[in-house]
Amino acid sequence: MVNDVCGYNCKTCPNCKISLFSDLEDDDFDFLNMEKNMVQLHKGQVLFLQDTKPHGLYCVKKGKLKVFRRGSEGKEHIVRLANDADVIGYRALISNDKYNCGAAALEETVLCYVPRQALEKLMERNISIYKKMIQLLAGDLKDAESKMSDLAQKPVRERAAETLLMLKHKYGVLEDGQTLNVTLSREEMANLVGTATESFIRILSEFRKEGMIDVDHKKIKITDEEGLYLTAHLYD
Amino acid sequence: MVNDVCGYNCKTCPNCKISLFSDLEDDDFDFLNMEKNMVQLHKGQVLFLQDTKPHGLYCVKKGKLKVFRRGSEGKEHIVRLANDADVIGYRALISNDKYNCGAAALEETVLCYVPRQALEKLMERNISIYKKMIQLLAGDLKDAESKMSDLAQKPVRERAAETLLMLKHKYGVLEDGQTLNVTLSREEMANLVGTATESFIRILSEFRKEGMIDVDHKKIKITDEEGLYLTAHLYD
DNA sequence: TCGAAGGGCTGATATATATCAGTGTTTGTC
DNA sequence: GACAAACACTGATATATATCAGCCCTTCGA
Repeated sequence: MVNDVCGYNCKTCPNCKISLFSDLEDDDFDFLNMEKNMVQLHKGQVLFLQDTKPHGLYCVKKGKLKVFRRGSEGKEHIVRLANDADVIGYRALISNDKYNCGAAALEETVLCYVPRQALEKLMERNISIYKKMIQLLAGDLKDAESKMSDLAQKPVRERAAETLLMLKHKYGVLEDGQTLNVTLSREEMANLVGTATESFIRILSEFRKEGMIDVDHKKIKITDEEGLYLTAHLYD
Repeated sequence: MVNDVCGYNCKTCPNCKISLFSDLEDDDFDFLNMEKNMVQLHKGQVLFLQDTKPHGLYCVKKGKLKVFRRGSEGKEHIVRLANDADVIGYRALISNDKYNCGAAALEETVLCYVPRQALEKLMERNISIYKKMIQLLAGDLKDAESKMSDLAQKPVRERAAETLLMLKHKYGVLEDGQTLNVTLSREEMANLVGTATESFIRILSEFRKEGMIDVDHKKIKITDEEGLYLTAHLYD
């Protein structure tokens, strides 16, 4: 845990404006600011582990994380990705449940940790937090149900195309307008698609040969977005 | 739509006590009672279709439903099942979104339809509805994420065993203590597991040969629950 | 600078699962 | 009760995907 010496202030934090705490009064922002803790994670570091108990929630200040579940054979499936301004670890907290997933940083990441008591106090006074939380949960649920039926029905090739498009949508692209603004290993991408690493690599090189992407080590350029959409069957 | 001639009253309805409207004042129950409509569905009838707009939510008074998504080839995947006292169709309503899934009755079913305006009015006055809704969403999200990673990682046989156990847990058993209290076609069960109908049938007869279940047409008896647990790898 | 370790990649092969085809059986309807 | 339609089931086969093995390349630390 890093103390609040970095100078980050909730009241001026742009992420707060669009996330759970968008409609707070100044007093409440001050309170939040007092109660929160900054957390810094290096690439690969774990934020929390599946099946442990939550004591607060995290707002992503800056960085990228993966939220994943581990199967009985230890293979991980990436359930969701997080970006600046996303809130994570709140599902288990409000259900008074253990974490159903673990979370780890994909790059250098800074988060705000909001302890349970502070959150509860804020919620007592701000019904807007309930409303926001409902919206977050509903969005996550929709995504999860869609992904679930894709896994049940679509072949790996379609899911792979969809995943590349999702990465572009979620994290955007570099200045060239094409290179995905996120670095994942092939294994992680496969875990996101829900397939074996080798299978994903093969499909990636199919896409390359078909001219839909360019690959330079971990940098992936989407050169034919339309083609990926068609491949993913996202129009029907 | 059936009018409220059936004599059902929200104030005395046991389902309301455990669902969204558990903590309402008498006045609000009267209001809900006035505003709600009863809906009756026969087996197979559709309650709402994927990609249409919601105008209210439904509480299951008595009956069973499936909530499903259709892939581009028209094959359906059953995302969730509903039972007495469950609330359905609320995710799209509160997100102001189209239905991400359709819903249809698995047997004779009676529901209460609560129009959007009525719900909004009740929510203005009862923060408890927000709290309940968060709990419902969080529960659905947890289930969806678990099912998602199962689909990505577990073989059909394990998922099939898990599905049988889920059915027992969700709908219970008949007086004999073994026969599942729900009637699904083999195709529907396969759509729940996320596999082809023939594959599911084969695995069902494996389970039968291995003495874990008895099958008499659509009646399925779980005779070795422990065995199914082991098969589903739910212990690790 | 070297060596080791990990990651990326490809080909060969195995395997799980889907698909196809055909038969018997149940269900529902007139 | 007879008929059609839907469903349940089984075997044969096709196919998608996973697994295994090996190699090359990069990276990183001693």
